[in-house]
Order: sequence, then C-alpha cells, then structure tokens
Amino acid sequence: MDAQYRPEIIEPEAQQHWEEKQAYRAPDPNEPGWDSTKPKYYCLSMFPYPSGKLHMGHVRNYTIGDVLARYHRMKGYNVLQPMGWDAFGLPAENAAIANNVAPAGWTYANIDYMRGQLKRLGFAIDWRRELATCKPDYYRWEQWFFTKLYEKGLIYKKMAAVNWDPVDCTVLANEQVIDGRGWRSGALVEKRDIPMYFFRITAYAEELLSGLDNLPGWPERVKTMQRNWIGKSFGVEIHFPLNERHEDGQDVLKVFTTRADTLFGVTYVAVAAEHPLATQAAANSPELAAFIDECKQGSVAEADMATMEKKGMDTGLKVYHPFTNEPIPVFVANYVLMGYGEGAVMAVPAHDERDFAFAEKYALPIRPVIKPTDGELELPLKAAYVDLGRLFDSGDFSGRTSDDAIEKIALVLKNLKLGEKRTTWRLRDWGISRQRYWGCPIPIIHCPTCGDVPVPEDQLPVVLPEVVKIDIGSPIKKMPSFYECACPKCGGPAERETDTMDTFVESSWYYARYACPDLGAGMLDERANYWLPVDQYIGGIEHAILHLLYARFFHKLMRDEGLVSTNEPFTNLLTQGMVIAETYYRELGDGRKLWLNPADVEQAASGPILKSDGQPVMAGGVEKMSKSKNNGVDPQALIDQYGADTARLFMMFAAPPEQSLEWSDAGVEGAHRFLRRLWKTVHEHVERGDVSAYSGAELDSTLQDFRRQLHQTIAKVTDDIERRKQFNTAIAANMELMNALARLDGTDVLTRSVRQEALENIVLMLAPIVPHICRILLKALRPGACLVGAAWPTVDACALVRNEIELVLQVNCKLRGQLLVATDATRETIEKAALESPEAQKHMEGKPAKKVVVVPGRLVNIVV
RNA sequence: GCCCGGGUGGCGGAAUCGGUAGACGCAGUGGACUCAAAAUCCACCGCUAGCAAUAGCGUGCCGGUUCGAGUCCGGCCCCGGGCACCA
Repeated sequence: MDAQYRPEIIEPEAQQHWEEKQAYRAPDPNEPGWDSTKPKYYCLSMFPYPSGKLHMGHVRNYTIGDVLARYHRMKGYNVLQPMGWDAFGLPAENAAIANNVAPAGWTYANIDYMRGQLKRLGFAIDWRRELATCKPDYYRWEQWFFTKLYEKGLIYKKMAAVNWDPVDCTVLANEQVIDGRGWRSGALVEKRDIPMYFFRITAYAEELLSGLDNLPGWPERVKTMQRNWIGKSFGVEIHFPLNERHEDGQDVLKVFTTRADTLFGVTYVAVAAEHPLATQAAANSPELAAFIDECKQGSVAEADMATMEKKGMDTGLKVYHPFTNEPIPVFVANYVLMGYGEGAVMAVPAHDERDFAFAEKYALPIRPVIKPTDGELELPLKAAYVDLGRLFDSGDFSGRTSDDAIEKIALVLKNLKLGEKRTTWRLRDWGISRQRYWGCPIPIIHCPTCGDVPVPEDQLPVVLPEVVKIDIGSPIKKMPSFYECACPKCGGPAERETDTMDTFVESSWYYARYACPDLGAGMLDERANYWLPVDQYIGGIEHAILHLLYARFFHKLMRDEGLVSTNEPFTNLLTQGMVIAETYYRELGDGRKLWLNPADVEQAASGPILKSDGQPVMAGGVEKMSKSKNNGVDPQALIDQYGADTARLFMMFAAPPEQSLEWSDAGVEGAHRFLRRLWKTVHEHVERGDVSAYSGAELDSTLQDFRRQLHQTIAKVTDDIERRKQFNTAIAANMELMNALARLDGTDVLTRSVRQEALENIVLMLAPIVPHICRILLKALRPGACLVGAAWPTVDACALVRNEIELVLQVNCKLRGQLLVATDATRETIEKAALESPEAQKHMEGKPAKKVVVVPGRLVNIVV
C-alpha cells in the first residue's frame, strides 16, 4: 500500500476496474448473475436535463442515490441504479439560436460530456440501461401510448390560452415572460387561445388524492402540497337567474362557492373576461370591450394573475338573487379565471378578503351576514370576517351555524332548481401541446374529411428531423417534408400535427423504461413488473407537485393499459433540498439582464465585481442553481483538485439531504484532510504487520469503552443511512470514532486486533460515501477482499453492555452535576442518590424538594 | 397573492420521542515539530462580567403551555421552493 493518498491515481483505476467487471450491472430475472433469493432494490435519482455541465445540485442528488444504492448492495439486495437523459426541452432551442447549431447536436455533445463527469464521480450505475428521451426508440412508445389514450378518450382537444409575443409572432413559456413582456422582443405579451391536446388527469383526481394515503414512504410536506394542488372542495353550485321572474329553463349565471352560508351577503357577481356574459355585454359597449382587451394582456401564469392589480368593470347587466330576487350587478374582473369552476364567482365583500378590497375600490356595498358563534361583529367592518360563524340578516336561515346553513341552503336551492351541492377540484386537465420544435411529435394527422386521426402503430415513430436550421419559431412548422402526409383512414392528402409534447410526458414514464430500455417490440415487458415500483426515488423538492403528480398519473394510465401491475410508481421518496447560490447580473442597454456566473464574480470592498474587468455587477438574490440564471457551480474544478471521494464526502457532510444548501466550498479542505488521515491511519496500522480482527478476548476498560463506541457507531450509522437518510451525522459519527481511535495507543496484539476491527468497520461504513478510497483500504486491511460484494457491518450486542450510566443532575432545571448509577437502578435509588449528592445539597440551600423528576437513562431534576 | 418548507456560535451544521444547546467540521487564536515554509500533532474557541471560582444572557421576534421548550401551541418578521409552457 502506498504511503500517500493519491485520489488522482486510485479513482480512475477503481472506475476502470468497475467498468471492466460490469460490477454494478443489475441482473434481470433469469439473466446470468441473477439470484432469486435476493430481494430487489430499485434506487432511482431523477435524471438530469443535459444542460452542458453538471452542477452541485446534481452531485448532491446522485451522491445521495449512490450512497443508498451501495448501502443496499452491501445489505444483500439486487440493486438497480440506472441513469439517463431528460433530453428534450427549451434550453436546447435557445442554445441553438445563440450558437447557430442544431439542438440535437448540442444535446448529444452535452450528454457525452456530462456522462463523463458522472463516471468520474464513481457512481454505481448500470450504464447498459442508459436512455435519452430524444431518441426515437424511446419516444416512439410515448407516441404509441398517446394513440392508445386518444382512442380511450383520455386525450382530447380544446382551446386554451398561451403567452403570445406579437412582435416575434411566437408562443412564449412562462419563464420567457418577464414583467409582462417577451424576453427577446420586449413586447407586451398577450393571452391567445389556440387548440391544444389535453390529458384527462381530472378523471383520476379522486385516485390521485386518495392514493396519497397509501404512501407512508413519502414526506408529509409533499403529500400536503399534492393534496392542496388537487384541491378537492365541497361546495354549492348556485344559479343566479338572468331574468327577474324565476322560470324553468330560463338563462342562469352559474357560480360555485364553498361558502353558500354567505349567500345573503352577495353584493355583486364577477365573471372572467372570456365569459359569454362579458362578451355579450361588450357587444354594445366599446368601453367594456376595451377593458376586456386589457384583461387579455399579460401572461397566463397564475402567479402573475394573483399579484396583479385587481380590476373590474360593471357590465350594466343584472342577475337576480335566488332567494330575495334582488337585482345584483355583474362585473367583469381580471382576477376571475375562466378555467376554474364556472368562470364566475359570487362576491361577498363582508366575508372574503379579495372581495372586500374590490368592493372598497369600486364603492360597492358591504353586507355582513356572518358573526362569530360566541360574539358580535364590530361594525362597520374594517376587514373581511372570513371565519365560519352564525348567520344573521339571512332570511329564514338567520341563527343557523355556517355548516348547518350550507346544508340547508343547498337543499332549498335544489328544490327551487337553482343549484345543488357539488364537489370541485382545483386540478385542471394537463395541456401537453407545445408549439416548439425540440420535443416529441404529437402523433396525430389532421385530415380535411376524417378529422383528427391518430398515427397507426405501423407508421410509428413519427421521427423528429434532427438536422434543421433554427431561428425564431419551430422549423418543422415550415417543413412540408415533415407535415405533408396521407390520411391513414381515407388515404387523401392530410397534414401532420406540428406541435410537440410537454417534456413532462417523457419524464412521466422513464423510470419504467429503465427496466427494459432495449425492448423493440413494446413499451414495457415483464421486467418492469420485477423492478417496479421504484423502492427509493430521490430528487429535488422543486418537483414536489408537477413531475411527481404526472408520473403518478402516468403509472395509473399504464396500469389500466395492462403494462404495470402496481398502483404507485415510487414507494419511498426523498426530496433533496435545493443547492442555491447568489445570482449576479448586469443590465443590458435595452433593459434585459445578462446573468453572470458566481465563479466569475468576486467580492470587493465596494460590492461584487466581475473578475475579468473589475467593474461592479448587481446581486440578484440567492436562488436554485439553474441554466437561466447562470448560477450553477460546476463541480469539475473540485473533482480535479481533490478527487471524487472528497467531492462526495463534502457534499454529504455539508447538510442533511432534505435541507436547502447555499453553496460554499469552505470546508472542502476539512473533508479532504479526513480522508488523508484515514489513509495514513490504515497505512500505519498495516505496516506493523497482519493481525486479525478482535474476536472475544478479555479487555481492559479503555478497550471495552472503545469497542462500545465502535458498535454504537455501527448502530447509529446504520440507522442514519437506512431510516433517517441523514448522512452528515453518519460521517460525523465516523469522525468521532476516528478521533477516539487516534487516542488509543498501544501496539500489543490485543489493542491491534481491536484497531483492526475498528478500521475494517470504519472502511465498510464509509464505503457507500467514498467508495474509491475504501476499495484500496479494504484490500490493505483484508488482502484479497473485494469491495463489490462486501457486507455491511453488524453490531456486536455484547460490546454495548454496560453496568453503570451517567445521569444529568439538575436543581431547578439548572445543570449541577453528574450522577453515576447502576444501569438497573430503581427510580427510588436514583432519587435518593440524587438528593444525597453534594451538588444537589449545595444548590438546594437547605430547602425541601417539592418534586423530583427522573427521566430514565437521562436525567434527574430536583425542584425546590 | 396562494400553497409548502426553513431561520441555532464568525461559518456549515448537531441535539432522532419535551430532558446536558452548540456533537462533527470549517475559520480563528496559542503552542510543538522545522533553518524556514507546507503538511502534521496538541490546546483553546457562543455572548457579557470577572484574575478566577462563578454568575447572568442565549436557538429570527412577541406571547403561551410545562418541573423543563431549539423541539409543542397562537401571532408576527425574514429567507427558500412551487404556482400548471424552465426542468
């Protein structure tokens, strides 16, 4: 064994060895190497978008996955850890325009570079399963599945709003709309309705909601976010007649409310700008038409809708209160969403904050009808009273509680045929059409006679041309060779759909395809049912809702198509916190921002400056590492300087996985120092000659204490990795053990055998985190041993036994000393010993004890 | 704006079920080794007062429950993630 720790030599050597031996190949059932007695463990990290280089978030994500994969391998599982590329997406098009290259070439070059980086980090990946979603052998099955769903009616077409840039004449992603303007053109963005395909995710809303209750391995916060997102709410649909006389079959304005108890407090109703009533009223009011146009400005993003100034305009139309027949004005309001509920809301300013603000702004009446169950309202209201309570000024319903009134009002409305109880969902159907080039083509042919016809299976895949010239707008929309085709039904001339699919579609089923990436005859085969569900899924918390909900949805779609047999795709979920970093930018002349990488910026006395020109830059706040804000930190420099093990160790030691982490490389030295110390310790030990690990001779108290710490550490580290998934404390425990080992001097055989036992176990415990160095150290300690196939350490229960324990002694909750008692001491003995101890006597100052609290194994607190 | 998290020394963090706040590491200070430096090793290291023993304060802020709160409850402030076309 070399006296020096040289990661630059041992790491590539280990990686080459693993690759040659296919050490991390995960055998499928009945393949060579498959062992039917081993339980399977499918460990999956979210695949990366090939943006160019890895960033620290990737290192964090994949190291967590690798630690869990390697740990379970040591525990005797048949472990699958695959890797692939979420290869379609917007950044490829942007890069293509900026550098005048084709998105495909750019993407493949990035994949090659990033694959090299992943291999350099030494992850135990089965690389033969690698897939890229932009390859036809992957997306052809997505297209095939699309046609199946289309035939089942689970996909349909409707009009929906997009961000329209009127200067570039192109659709913009929400990310490309900044302060209501197109990022390239700077033009004011408009909402425009275009036809789009939708996945009927709402048909699965109930199951997506209830299924969360059967996912104990998911973080509660993710389940809460998904529940809120799905947003099942029970309420009442109320019909406001458009005519004064209530007659059957008359026109009504439908609204949905969860607060039917406030019905007598309605002082106006508000409809969305796209609502038919608004259109009708605008026909003879140019002023209103102008206002409706104004509402159509701005982006379609909900965050923009919710933060913009609430505006409205009276349509002049009236509806009539279903109970009192009172006329109620109809407003058009920019905050009412056409896509949610009925595109109309009843407004109760007294009991809704938004309505209250709106009513104050437009001097509309505020009519309180709910008061606290055990008190009175302070009138006039200074703010909306939004809690449930008791009704007043509400006709026959006055005096009832809110809950009671909601039931009763729904019943009476139903009898009047003016409404009924209803369940609504916040979840909307999933629009998947994108007017972009670099995505999976939607397999539909538009025929003037037959309408929309799905592409037959034998004509799949619809291949996306990879060699294109790209500027603003999708090249396939200008490419007759792509879109001109014959109708599969009637054979007449027809046109192919030129929209592509949302990239979330590819990432909704890739986890299943890893089981059988080579399958040419179908989407999935029996191997998927062996490996699925994923036992451990690891990825960023930013995917808590969309990606994870879509993947759950897709799994159910695949189940109902008979492709998989389980209900949920991911049994256990670990949501890693974001790696965040400061963002820096400079304003360009036209108001746009040029984002600068933190690596190119340094802190001067005057503030941040660009290293290259020494001129100041603006700090834009701390955000998740991303391509668009250019604040990703490339791990390559770290790997080059210290090696993969140090990068992995430091990343795992920096913070627990679920916590967000502001990037700083302060402390990398310490991680590296620890590995050098570990190397040196093993080297010195083995240089003294072979010794076998301790096996049961009589020990003095020092060695006994040390062995107890060793086996406590094994227990703790096992629990930290397996249950707590907290690696920083697992590393810290090993560091403490190393510190204790360093204090253990003595070169007799017994001490050396205990040291051998400790070092073997430390090396095995650290192996999932720093596999390269541990591979060499294990070989040095146990000549002939191999890390691949090594077993996880076990706890020697005998080493943990102790006769006495130390309790904390408190007087009035203040720490006053320690108390050594027998492990099996009774409460009475402990109390007596505590009261008699000199520390207690001193601080009790002769006063009698009011109470003595004994917490077994922990402390005694004497209250005086 | 709405939904979900987080806030502990100079810094990253620990305290797992309400029981010793600050493990482990970084930075810093002092020392050993060295011609010197690097590396390594040893010691100290929350704040205030004190020579010290020790005392008081201390987990974003305000209040509450409890013998006991970083941990539980109520209210606020700040930071991060998501908001359906970034992935």
